[in-house]
Amino acid sequence: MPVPCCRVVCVVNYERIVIVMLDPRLLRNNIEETAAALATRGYQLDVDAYNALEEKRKALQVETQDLQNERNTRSKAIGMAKRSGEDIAPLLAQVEALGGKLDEAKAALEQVMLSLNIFYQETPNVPAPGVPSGKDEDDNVEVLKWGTPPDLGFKAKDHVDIAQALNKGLDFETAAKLSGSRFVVMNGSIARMHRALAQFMLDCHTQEHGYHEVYVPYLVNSESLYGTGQLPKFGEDLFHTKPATEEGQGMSLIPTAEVPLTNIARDHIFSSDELPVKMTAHTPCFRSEAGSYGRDTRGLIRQHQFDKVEMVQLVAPETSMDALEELTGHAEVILQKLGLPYRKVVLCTGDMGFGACKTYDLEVWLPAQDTYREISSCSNMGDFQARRMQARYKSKDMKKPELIHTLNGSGLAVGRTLVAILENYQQQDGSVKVPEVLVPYMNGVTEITPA
RNA sequence: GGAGAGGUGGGUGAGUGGCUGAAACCAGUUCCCUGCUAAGGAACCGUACGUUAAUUCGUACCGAGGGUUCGAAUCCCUCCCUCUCCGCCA
Repeated sequence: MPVPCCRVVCVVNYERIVIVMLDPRLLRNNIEETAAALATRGYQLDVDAYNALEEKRKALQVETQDLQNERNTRSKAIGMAKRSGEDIAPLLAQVEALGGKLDEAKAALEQVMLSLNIFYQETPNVPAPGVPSGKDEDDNVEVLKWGTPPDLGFKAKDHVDIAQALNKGLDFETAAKLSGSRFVVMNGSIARMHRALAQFMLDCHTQEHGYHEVYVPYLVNSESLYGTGQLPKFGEDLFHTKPATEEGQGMSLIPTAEVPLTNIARDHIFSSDELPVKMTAHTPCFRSEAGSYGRDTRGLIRQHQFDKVEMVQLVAPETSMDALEELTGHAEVILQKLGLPYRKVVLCTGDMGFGACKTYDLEVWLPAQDTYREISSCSNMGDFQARRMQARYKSKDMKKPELIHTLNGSGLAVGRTLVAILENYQQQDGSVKVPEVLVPYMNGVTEITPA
């Protein structure tokens, strides 16, 4: 695995050499408990190996710092002697061997730090208490169901067929010509509804839920991807641009607006009265879908490029679990306003994302698939991302800055919302009703019909 | 793309080899004084890691990396970024 140029810099900066993900103190002081917690999500932490490395690290760091201290002291003495006109030759002779010893110690320390780094790089976040233990999505726990799947009274068509009949509203063939599989060209009223959905969601979050609207870059640098946890482990899920230079790291297309939005907090210390920060943005998302060959090949469900309205919150640690409930609720409101039946599940330990400590998925009812499909995922990342980003806050009565907590959630995935509307609002004659809240965004159109 | 300038603490901005983790000013915090306000005075005021009874001590950090040196914010090399002017362009 390539070492990230942005973080691993040189031996002298011990603290920057480690890409910290978990609180190092969790591993140093509570490693048994941490290992047990991680085991519930299927991650085996090699406790003995870690402890051995950590011990080495400590010894070497102390040794290195002692040597540096000696060098500094002696160099200072030389300066003073020189100033007062004394002969400094004997003093120089004394420090002769010091440099070599220091270099050795530094090199050894660097090696240990790099090994230690692997532990941090590959260790996922610790699940929050109360998150159900489980292996995969089958062990997720349903929290609630909202709405009732519509009784269409005829055999449901899927969104591909519906849109095809609506003046080629979704044109996958042309998209394949332009780009390849997993892309779409939208036409006419369908394209319009797609745009309307994003506008509606943004308006709702900004006007009713108190989010600050943000426009962000769609290409980001590798630091940002490390910050939110896509790198170093999940680089193959992303589209990368070519490096500008052989050594340089090219920019990457964002897989979600979570990356630019959350990284706004990177290397920043908020004052406590600035929190919580609530941001929303509508962006395209680009995903390589490596490893999902053959899955959801039909239709709009799994695309290399899709639009999403994202919500991100930056909050004080003690409020993050409440914030997760709130944020998930904001996503639910969109589904409710659109009249789309959904269910809410809490992900089990084994199904959660790498950086999350608790996640709710919202799954919308899709008549053609006769099942619920994910349309939003809302996660509390705890301090996991904040630690990597060095995103902190400080109040007047706090001695030191502390890490903030970060949360993100889709509110919602626009393409999948379009799918859900097409399928849930389809009528026997092939037309599709426009959900009431969307009508103003569709220039008053209440129904999409074949021309 | 061409030509220049520059990157120092929350901000402005000194600092060209040693006693500079860094002047000064502004902002901020605490206190004093003046019956409010305004003005004035004093102190404090970076982050990380290690260490400690301790805000005790140590180390590192002046865009990033490397080099020279006993010693680098300061000298050398490479890279990144920002700004200005010209050209081009949505």
